[in-house]
Amino acid sequence: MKPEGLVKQEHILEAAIKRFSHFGISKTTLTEIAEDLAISKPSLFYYFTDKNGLIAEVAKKIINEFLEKFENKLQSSSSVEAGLLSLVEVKRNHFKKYFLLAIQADGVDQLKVSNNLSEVYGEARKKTISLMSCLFKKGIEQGELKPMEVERTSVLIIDVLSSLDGCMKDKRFIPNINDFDAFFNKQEEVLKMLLNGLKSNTWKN
Amino acid sequence: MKPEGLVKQEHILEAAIKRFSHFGISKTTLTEIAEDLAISKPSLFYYFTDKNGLIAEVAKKIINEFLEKFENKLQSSSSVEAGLLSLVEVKRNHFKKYFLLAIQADGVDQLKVSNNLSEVYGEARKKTISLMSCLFKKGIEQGELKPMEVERTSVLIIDVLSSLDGCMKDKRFIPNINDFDAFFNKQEEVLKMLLNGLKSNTWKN
DNA sequence: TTTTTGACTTTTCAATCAAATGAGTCAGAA
DNA sequence: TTCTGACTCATTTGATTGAAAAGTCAAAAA
Repeated sequence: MKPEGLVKQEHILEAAIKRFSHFGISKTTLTEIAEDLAISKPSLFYYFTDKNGLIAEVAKKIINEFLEKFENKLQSSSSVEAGLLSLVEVKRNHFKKYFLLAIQADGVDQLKVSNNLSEVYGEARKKTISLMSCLFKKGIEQGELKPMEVERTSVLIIDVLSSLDGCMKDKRFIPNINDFDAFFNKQEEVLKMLLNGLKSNTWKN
Repeated sequence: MKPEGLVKQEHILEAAIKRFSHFGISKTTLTEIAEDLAISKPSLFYYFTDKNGLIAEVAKKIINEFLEKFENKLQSSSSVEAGLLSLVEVKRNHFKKYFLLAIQADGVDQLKVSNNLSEVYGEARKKTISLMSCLFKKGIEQGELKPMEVERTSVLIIDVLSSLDGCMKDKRFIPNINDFDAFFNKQEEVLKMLLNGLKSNTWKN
């Protein structure tokens, strides 16, 4: 595939993301995506092996966007607390932006989409853990936090946060953008509370 | 209904619980429950208004059992940490014992079962919050914890724990008793970490 | 040679309906 | 008061099918 091909592929991804995040994955057809781009449906198959392949690429794209934003915010964070809260902020915006697409909020069978996809999620998780671990390590070095197992702690916190994400999917009704805030506010609260126990300002060995 | 009637009702509840927790609510028929007890199906309707009524009573029964056990454990707890961990322990046993019945793990439509049922859950939640608040209050009085908003903190912690419960329901496969432990171990870890921030041993105003 | 498409086949899904199963009623027996 | 046989009604299940979507391919267009 030539360079122009990659541009086209990118256009397709964007069109797909628009539809997916607006109407959900299962409710958008390849024909619709093709029509949006004023091309024929078979063309899509030239750039992607099948619908699941397209979905997988979409997932990769928005996950990378998420990680990038988080990493950026993190760099401009002056404290561990600010860094942690930026994770919630980025998640909040991400969920609002991608709405239904908020991957798997829709009834998509993870495994069918691609064995690959679980890997993508796995990588994203690892990356997030690694970023948080770094944040903690720096916090410890600078005396903001007590010494502790940064990796283990990061995993735990990330698991708690994503289990709180899970609550959103319970909601029967169609997710309302405004309702998201309640969930993420709660996540902020939890983070602050957890952080409390990690801080060293009151800590004597 | 005479006193013997209540005994019989209790028998029915027990039979129902056996079936429900083994096969799930939607997979057990009233006929089966009646057969287990060697009575006729219409007899069930003498003691309960309908299947949903039966389900609601079952729910009440096991929720009360849960609260009782928690309250007992709590009384013999010597520290806030022991008290909190006893909550997880009781939950762990409860889930193992009632397996599929682990309320709503089965595909039961909450509202249909009875508007009443949501109230029952609401009451249980309130009660749990109240018990935990008490525990915290005592902990503060005895200098084990820093002063804080006990109610607010309890709500937050209970929400975190139950969102972690929620993860179990994601699991596609039939819940394996042994797998439960991983989930509850994680809950213990989280509790310990949260508790860290609440403790006063290192706290100066 | 790369990219695109019209015309095609195959798969998947939702609507329909009949049969079966389970929920729930009731008159009357114990 | 407690219980049941014989019933009705409602819901679920499975088979059928028609339509829509996914996916293929040979050949045209760039």
